[in-house]
Amino acid sequence: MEYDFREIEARWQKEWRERGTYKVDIDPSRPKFYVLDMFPYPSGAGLHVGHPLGYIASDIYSRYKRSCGYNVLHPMGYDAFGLPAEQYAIQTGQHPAVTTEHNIARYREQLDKIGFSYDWDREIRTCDPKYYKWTQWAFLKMFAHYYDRTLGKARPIEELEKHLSEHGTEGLDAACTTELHLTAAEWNSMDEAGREKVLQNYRLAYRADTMVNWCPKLGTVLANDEVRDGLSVRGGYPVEQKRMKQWLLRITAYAERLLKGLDSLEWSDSLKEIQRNWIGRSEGAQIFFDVEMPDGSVRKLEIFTTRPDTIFGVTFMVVAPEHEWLGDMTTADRRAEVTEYVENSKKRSERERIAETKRVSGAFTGSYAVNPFTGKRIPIYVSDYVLAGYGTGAIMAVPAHDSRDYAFARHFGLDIVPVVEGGDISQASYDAKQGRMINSGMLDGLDVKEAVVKMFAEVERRGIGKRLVNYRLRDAIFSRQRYWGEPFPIYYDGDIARPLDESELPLTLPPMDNFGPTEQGEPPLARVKGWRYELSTMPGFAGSSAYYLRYMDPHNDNALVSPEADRYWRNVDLYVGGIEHATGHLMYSRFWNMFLYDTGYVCESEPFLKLVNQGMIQGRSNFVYRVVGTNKFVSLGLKEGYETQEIHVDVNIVKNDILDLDAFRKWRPEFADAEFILENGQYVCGWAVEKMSKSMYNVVNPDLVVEQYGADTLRMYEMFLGPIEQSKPWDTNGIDGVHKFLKRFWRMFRDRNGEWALSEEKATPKELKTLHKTIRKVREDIENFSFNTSVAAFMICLNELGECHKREILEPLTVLLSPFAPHIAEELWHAMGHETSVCNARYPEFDESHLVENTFEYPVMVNGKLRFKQEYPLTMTPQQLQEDIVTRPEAQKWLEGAAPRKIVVVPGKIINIVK
RNA sequence: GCGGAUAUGGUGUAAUUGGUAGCCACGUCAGACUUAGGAUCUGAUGCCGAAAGGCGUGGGGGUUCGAGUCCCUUUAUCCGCACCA
Repeated sequence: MEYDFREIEARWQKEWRERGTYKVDIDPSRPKFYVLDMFPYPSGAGLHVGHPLGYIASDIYSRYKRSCGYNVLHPMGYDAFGLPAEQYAIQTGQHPAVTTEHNIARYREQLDKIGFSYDWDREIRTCDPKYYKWTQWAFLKMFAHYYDRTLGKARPIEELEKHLSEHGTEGLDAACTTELHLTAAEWNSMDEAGREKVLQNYRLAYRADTMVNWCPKLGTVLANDEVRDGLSVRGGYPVEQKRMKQWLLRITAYAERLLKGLDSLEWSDSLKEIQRNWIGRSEGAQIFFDVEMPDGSVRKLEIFTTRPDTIFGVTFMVVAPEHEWLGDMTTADRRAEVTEYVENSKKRSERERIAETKRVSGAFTGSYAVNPFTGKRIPIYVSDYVLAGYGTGAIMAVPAHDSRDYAFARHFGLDIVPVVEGGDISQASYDAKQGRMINSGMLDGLDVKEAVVKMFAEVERRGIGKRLVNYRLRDAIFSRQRYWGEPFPIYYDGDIARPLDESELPLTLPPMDNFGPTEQGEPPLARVKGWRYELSTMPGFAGSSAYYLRYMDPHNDNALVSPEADRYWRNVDLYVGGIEHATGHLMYSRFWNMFLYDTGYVCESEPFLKLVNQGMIQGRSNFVYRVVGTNKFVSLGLKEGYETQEIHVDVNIVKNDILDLDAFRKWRPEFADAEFILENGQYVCGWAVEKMSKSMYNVVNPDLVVEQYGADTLRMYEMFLGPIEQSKPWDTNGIDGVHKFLKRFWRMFRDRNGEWALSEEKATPKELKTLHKTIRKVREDIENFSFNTSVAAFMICLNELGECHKREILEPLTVLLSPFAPHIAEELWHAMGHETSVCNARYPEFDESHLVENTFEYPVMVNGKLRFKQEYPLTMTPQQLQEDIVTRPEAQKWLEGAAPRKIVVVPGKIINIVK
């Protein structure tokens, strides 16, 4: 009987579903293991060939862990809210709920064909009210908490109110938008609106008027991670800066913990580095400079610097165009120029601003500050090279030691005073943090490191500032002016935002059929009659921030996750997904989880212990070459003789770069009467690695591969392709090799006539050695996530076994293979007489005793070059080996009579004779 | 500019972590069995060379008895951040 993968796979997929083979429950008698995939956004294009790569890897690992005795939680669901469905709805009028439902059905069908071991009873969808009830719930909890920096954790907002009523802001160290100074009396005399305004300054989910990334084309604001190079990540539309009232999450409160927590995680160094950079911690000082205001008063202008040592070199100051005091600091004679400058910089898009970073621009405000150390009056400028969002939006400029300040000073003819030896300030600034201090009074003669320390102390002693840590991380903008997302459980009482009560959740998304913004530019929810709640909805990352917790207890209506389920499943042991979520989802999820940890709803502070980033799958395009002006196509190797035009050809009608000529003629009408110039009777196509997209005709649908080769072949081939973390083009050129392997494995259970032919004969030591070598290698490789080499190990195993039909070998081998090729393994497992699923079989252990060697064939090198081999017992000591090897005639030959200078022996590895 | 990664045959890749570079496949070539094969099996296949042998892991240098692996330097490609004070 032939290996009929279509029949086998369909039958077992049905059986698994009917028997509930992959259903899991809490089982305190077994250790848990949680394997999670990043759930997909169900797009209209269907599952592409890159998705399964990570899913297959995690499925192999899940099945392996399960076979090792773990109770494995391995769920799947859909990240179903989001922009594309809504954009599609605006274009076609189809309701996002309908298209999403349809796309999910398609995804499920595709996933099922690959034979994953998901427990589908735990499926979740972020757009399901039963699910997003808990997204809204978490938002309300964040709204009702603030962050106590002294305790380093979130606390109920009532405790803040109590503190304010008793002590004002005295002794309060809480994460906030701006530092407030209030007395208890002031707080107590405030009305509700006033108090709420104060509380919004502290709440972890808060509403504020801030500069946001506004994308006019999408009609919504975007978070920083959703913008790249001044364009929206989704769609690639221009993004501008705009001041708007928005909901935000105070993720910055957790900056330090998000940074520190990375150390305990088993993530790749590059991913940790991306998160570290995104958080962007820098140590420095906050220093106040006295400013002589045009109205005669003196104000203290706060700046942040990482180079307090260079303060003697400060010759001017710069504030951002958005700086609060800019208007007050501008003198009458300068007002026109400053106003024009601010207007111009506002008009420039983010993109232009990035493109013009080298161009120096700015304007003098007319005001002066005083350098607290030199006592000199220094001018204050405005320039957009200073960012409103970082630090205080104002800097002390040290042109001699900062290249941007240097360019600015050169442009405006300002003083440049060197304070660190080592550079030539007539040419460029000297930015390096090393050298001896000069022109710096009490710091003279110190080196930079010592000067920094001394200056911190001096600044604090004089009471003009203090040490401060600054972060690049910004609070996450949490509202989107869109329809297809979670509604905020918030209504307004005048300007006061009021939360719904928990018992009123979920606040369901009202049905509607027009998803564009209103004529007044309000979000689509403004069209809904009687909608008295917040008009914007939550962003995509809201629903994905705690989904891994919901899988633990997906049907619970009383809690996000019950304490029992939380304490059993704890957190994700292995998370597999793309690196593109480094600064988005993976950041928000950690924050969200830390908050739930602080508030006691979950028992682990980090959600994802080990994380593996599968590489992206690129497209591998194929080309044909049309002779210009004809309908003749010339094969790749012969095209040099012709003037040709390169045309993309559908990769699905090309195999191993050989074009299927008939399929090509049928592909498009204009090629129906195409002629070919062949080489060796074949048409060879050119190829290139490009982005996988419809327009390049290089999209490969996993369904087609399954149809042609079977799911087991697809699974093994995707693993065989190369290391899982590596990005690579999708290329089916080698898939035959893997398919052949499975056919060979199948035939080992059959005789020449295709009849069942398993033998009970004892295995030879050689066969046992091959088996146990393979077991050891495969186990090791799975643990290391090195699946490409484990597939190779299986192939080597069959090569070594040759013709072998022994149960003693094939039975453990079947179990060993089952995580990779579950269908064929299940079929053979049952054929061997087992009743229960192969995934419940104990994973084979290797037995060292079969692997022991008595002798070793030493490669003998002379001066590092292999000259001959010599077999010795492994029990021989290096001393004995050294003495014996020189007596060998081969050694004598290479030594040419001379005595060796030295002999290096590495037992079990090598003998090297130095002449 | 800063940070991270990668570079090995015609192709995808492997290398016990400093010990015979190229495992396992694809492709190619030769052969066997076949009415036939896009089936199956066997063998060869880094480069130069008739052979002996030599040369080979992006380039250059170093450490070592011995380097794909460690150090220095340089080039190319990819990714992240970027006027972050």
